[in-house]
Amino acid sequence: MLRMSSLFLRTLRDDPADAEVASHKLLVRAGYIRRIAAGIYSWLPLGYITLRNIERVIREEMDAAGFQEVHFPAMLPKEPYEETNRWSEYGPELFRLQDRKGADYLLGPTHEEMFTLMVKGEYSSYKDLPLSLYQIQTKYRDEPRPRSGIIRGREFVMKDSYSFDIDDAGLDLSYMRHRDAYVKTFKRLGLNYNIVSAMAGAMGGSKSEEFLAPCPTGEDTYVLCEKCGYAANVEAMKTVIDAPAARDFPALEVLDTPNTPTIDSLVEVLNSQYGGGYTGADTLKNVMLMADEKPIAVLVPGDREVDLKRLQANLIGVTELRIFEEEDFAKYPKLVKGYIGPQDAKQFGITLYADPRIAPGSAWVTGANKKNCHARNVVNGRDFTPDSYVESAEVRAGDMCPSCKAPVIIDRAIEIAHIFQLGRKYAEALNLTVLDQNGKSQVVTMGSYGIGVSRAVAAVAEQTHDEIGLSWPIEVAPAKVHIVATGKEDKPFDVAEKIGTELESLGITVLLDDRRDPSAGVKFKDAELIGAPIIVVVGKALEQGNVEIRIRKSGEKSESAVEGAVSTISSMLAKLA
RNA sequence: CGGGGCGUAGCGUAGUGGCUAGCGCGCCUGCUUUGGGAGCAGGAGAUCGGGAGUUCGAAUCUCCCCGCCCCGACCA
Repeated sequence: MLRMSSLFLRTLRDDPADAEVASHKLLVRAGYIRRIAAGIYSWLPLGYITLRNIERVIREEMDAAGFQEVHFPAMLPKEPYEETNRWSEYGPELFRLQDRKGADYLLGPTHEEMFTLMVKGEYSSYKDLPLSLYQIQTKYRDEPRPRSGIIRGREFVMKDSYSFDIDDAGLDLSYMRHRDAYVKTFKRLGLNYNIVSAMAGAMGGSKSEEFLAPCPTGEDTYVLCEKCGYAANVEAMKTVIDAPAARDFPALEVLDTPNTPTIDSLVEVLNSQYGGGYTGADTLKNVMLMADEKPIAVLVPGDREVDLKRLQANLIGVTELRIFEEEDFAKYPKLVKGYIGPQDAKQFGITLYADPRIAPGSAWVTGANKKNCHARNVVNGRDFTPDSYVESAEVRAGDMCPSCKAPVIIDRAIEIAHIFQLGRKYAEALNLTVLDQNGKSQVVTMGSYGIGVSRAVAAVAEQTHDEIGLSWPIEVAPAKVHIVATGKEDKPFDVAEKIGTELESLGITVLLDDRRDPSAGVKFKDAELIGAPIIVVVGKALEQGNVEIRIRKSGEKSESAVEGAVSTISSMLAKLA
C-alpha cells in the first residue's frame, strides 16, 4: 500500500513553465516525471508504477500471443549497423560513443540488426519457424526536436517485436497475430485509436499500419472517414475522383497573360480577360523538383500544393527529393519560371509525373513555356502525356473517401504503435537463412512491430485527463483506489487503514492519504490530480457509519456503509474495467 | 538547421544601471485551524545559466558560450 505520508512525491500547484501539452503539465504537476534534459525524463514512484503497469499489460498480451521476451543491451557495437548501412544512414539521429580504445558504439535507436543476428546465431532450419521475439527496452534517438514532454523524447521506452518466417504467407500470419495482440493491448490500456494504413517506405516492406490515438495535441495528421471508418496516413491516402466526361476540347490556345507568375494572379487575369468562371482548380501547376539530381516535373491542380512527404513516400526508389533552386533553373534555361507547362517536358528531358487528379482526358490552363503566356485547353493525353501517375497533391478535409466516397476529415493523433512487414531486407543484409524441406537455403522474411511504451503513458494521459487532473483507466492507474482520510480524530485514519488493507488483500492496489497535517481540501485536490479511478473519502460520513466513494472520471459520488465498503468498491472497479 | 521566445530559491514569478534581489507556493519551528489548495508569528533556502567586458557601481548594458520551450524543416 502506498502511503502519502511517506511516498516520494511533491505535487505542484502551478504548471511548469516549459510544458505546453496537457499530459506533460499534469505528469509533472502530479509528480510522475521530472525533466533532466531536452527529451530526457526521470520517473518518480507514481510515474514509474504507471509505466510498469503499461509494460505489464503489453507483456501479458505478448506472452499470451506466444511471443517470447528477450533483452538486448542499449549500448551496441557499430559493426552490425555497418553491415546494414544504418551506421551511416541513420545520420545524426544516432547517439554514438567510443570506448577507451576508440572503438565505436551506439545507443540503439531500434534493434532489427540485433534480433536478426540473434536468430541467425541459434536457428538454421525451417522447422524452427515461425518465431516471434520481443523486448521492452530503452531506445535512444537524438531527435532534431524533442517535444511535448514524454510524447517525443530522445530516450524512451519501446516494446519492439520481430517475426521470422520462411515465406510470405507465414509473414502475413505473424503480422496478423501481432495486430490482434495490439488490439487487445490497447483495449486494456483504455486507449482510443484508429488503425491507419501507412507507407512501408524506406524500410522496404510491403504492408504497414500505424495505431494512432486521436488527440488534438498529436503530431501526426491522418485522414479519417467518419462514415465508413477508413483511416489512412496522409502519405498513404489514395486519391479517388470522378472520371471526367469524355468530350472534345477546342485546340490548345496560347493566351497573353502578362505578369501572372502565380496561380492567383493567373486566375484574376483569366477571369477579367478571357471570360469568367475560372478558379485555381482549373489550372495546372507544374512543380519542378530534383529527384536524386534528376529533374522531374510534378503536375497538381493549381489550387493544391505538392505535398513533398506524400510525393516522396510514393516515388519508389528516390532517396533525395528537393524543390528546384535558382541554379537548377539556370541549368534548364528553357523552363520559364512561373510559366511552365507540361507540353514540352519530353523535349526538355524532364520526367513528367502527374497526380491522379490530373486525369487522362481532362483539360487545363497551364503555362505555355513562354514568359507572360499561358495556354488553355491543354488536354492530358492530347497535348501532354505524363510518364506516370503518383500521389503528390496535398490531401484536404472534404476529399473523397476511397472506399465509400464520403468526404473525409483530417484529424490529429499520437502514433502509439507501428507494425510492418519488413520482408527480407535485414535477413539479406545479415545473411539470415534457414534450410527448407529440400535442404535448400532460404532467406528468412521478417516483420517488425513496435509500441511506444513511455509514449503510451502520455497518450493515455492526453485522452483521459480533464481540467482538474489525470484520470487513469484501471489497468494503468498507479493505484486503483485512492483513500483519503480527513479530520483530526484517529478514527477516520484507522478506518481508512483497515479498508486499504482489505482492498490490498483482494489484490486491489491502494494509495492511502494518511497525512495528518494537510487540510481536506489539499488532499482532495491531490487525489484528483493524481487520478486514481476511485477515490474513497473517510471522514464526515463516518458519523453515519459511512464512507464516501467517488468515481474520478464521472464525478459520481455515493456513500457506503463502512462494513460493505470493500465489496462495493471492488464491484465498482469490476464495472469500470 | 531557419524563425520566435525564455533562463532570478524545489516550483511559479517581480525586478531596464544605485542600498541587504522582492513576492506567492512549497519547506522548517510554534500556536490556532481541519470537507475543497487554512490563519498568525518566526525561520532556512539564490554562484540572478556560464565566461569575458563596459562602469565608481551590473540580475539590469555589450560580446561570446551553454541550456530550455514553441513554430517550421526533419523524424521505424
